[in-house]
Amino acid sequence: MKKVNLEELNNEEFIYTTMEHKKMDFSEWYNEIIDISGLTDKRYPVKGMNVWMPYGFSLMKNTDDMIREKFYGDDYEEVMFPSLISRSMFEVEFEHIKGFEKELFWITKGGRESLEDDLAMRPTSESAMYPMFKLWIRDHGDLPKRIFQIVQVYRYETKHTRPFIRSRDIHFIECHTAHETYEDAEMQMNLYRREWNFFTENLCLPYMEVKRPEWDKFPGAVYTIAFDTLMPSGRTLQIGTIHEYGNNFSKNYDVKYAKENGEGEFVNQTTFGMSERLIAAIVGIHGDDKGLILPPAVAPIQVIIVPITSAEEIFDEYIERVKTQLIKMNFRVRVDDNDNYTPGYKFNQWEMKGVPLRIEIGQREVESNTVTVSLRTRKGRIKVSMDSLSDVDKLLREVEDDLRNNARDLLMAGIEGKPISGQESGIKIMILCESEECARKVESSVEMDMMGHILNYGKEGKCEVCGKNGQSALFSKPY
RNA sequence: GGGACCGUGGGGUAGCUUGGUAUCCUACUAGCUUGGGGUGUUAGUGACUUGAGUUCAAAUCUCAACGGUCCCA
Repeated sequence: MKKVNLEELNNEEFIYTTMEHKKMDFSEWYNEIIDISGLTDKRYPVKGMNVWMPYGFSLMKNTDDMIREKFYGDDYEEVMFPSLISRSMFEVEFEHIKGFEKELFWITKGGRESLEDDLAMRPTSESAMYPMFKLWIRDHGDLPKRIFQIVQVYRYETKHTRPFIRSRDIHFIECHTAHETYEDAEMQMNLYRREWNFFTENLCLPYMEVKRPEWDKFPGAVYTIAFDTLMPSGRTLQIGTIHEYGNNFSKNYDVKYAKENGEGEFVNQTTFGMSERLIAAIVGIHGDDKGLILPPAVAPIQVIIVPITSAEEIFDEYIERVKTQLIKMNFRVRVDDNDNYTPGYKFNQWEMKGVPLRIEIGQREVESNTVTVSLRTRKGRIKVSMDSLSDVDKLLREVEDDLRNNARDLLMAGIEGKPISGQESGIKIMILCESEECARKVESSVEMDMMGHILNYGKEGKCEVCGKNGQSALFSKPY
């Protein structure tokens, strides 16, 4: 920890009282809130690996389930591959392998014996899956092949690890597809984009679709589209990627199908990857100085009921009625009936944990046949009559709207070059052509990385460096 | 890849310069009290990251490992 001496205390930089903590020091706020809200325990003694605590696990699981349900609806099949990959599977001479070789964890021993064929922990699953694709795919009747899995992947990060943002044991959601033609694969890419939009609507996260430049695409891909969002620190966070592989991988892993005329042809492939970084974005973008604010779609607890009781006054029956009704409406509800704490303490506690809606029930409510509701994103309270408890649904949608609007304001401020968190905007957008030379020139002058051309907020125009035709490009400091 | 700083009960810290007695807050346990925005009170449990070195004596000095935080490429 940084030691603060008296001289520094006089410096206004160190006076937190008048400034919001989150804006003042995002990193510190982020680390602290993850800890005290019970998402993870980062005291686990292996670098870059944290324990998912029940509350955090529930949040991730709800997110997984939301994604899983969508994928099932869109006719993907869920699978689970082994987490180890043999050295021989990696001995394919291919840029994809080179792209990952520096971040592999290797298992070299079994018990006390050295292994003859070392095993790698998967950093992603192309090299695990595609040798199997070769066995599974025989003719055009086997296509399209569309699978996904939700697993942990492992990357030997040497740099600074941070919970959810850069860890070595990553909760990963990956789709892999194989198609007859490149056009079919392109249609799959468009489907991914619609699915991504659905996921982020539920999580209330805005994003930019950014086509990564040639030199920064996924190793082995024809092209990569990343979904970048903006954190309040001014840095961008890549929270999803889709890749068009064409037949780059199938050529290397020899995945062929027989066409109707019997001729052998390499399949065209795509992938879609997301990870626990979704949680990082939820925490970082939606949270405030009181703590987390969780999107209702995935919040472990959507409605917390706080009884206002005393020794003489107990309203168990009334509370039970409210709870039962809400559960019947499929809400995730919990009653905080711990009597070691005062209501005020509980209000703060559940706000810190980001529960979107709170219901208070005490003498007044029982007498007037109502409940008192407050929204995590608003000040004040409202009365809702017992007959209209179904309004809870509308109120949760209000919270979603608030989250979307606030998050969108943050991103738009960045896009328009307005200050973020009181500091200069962390991103820069300008019109640029496709050339690496022009991008590098801008990179060194603005001291940011060229993330790629923006597809969803993009404008056409003349390259601001060389004057050729170009379109909006994103420069930022990425996590 | 390069650099800086840090490691003390579960969490946050004082003590380190000048080697000897480990401070406070919070959390936790038990009780009473209180209960519509972090109740009050009494008692209690609990710590010097690890290893090596210097020394009569190390939280304090030296070295290393591990872990954490930040900055720059």
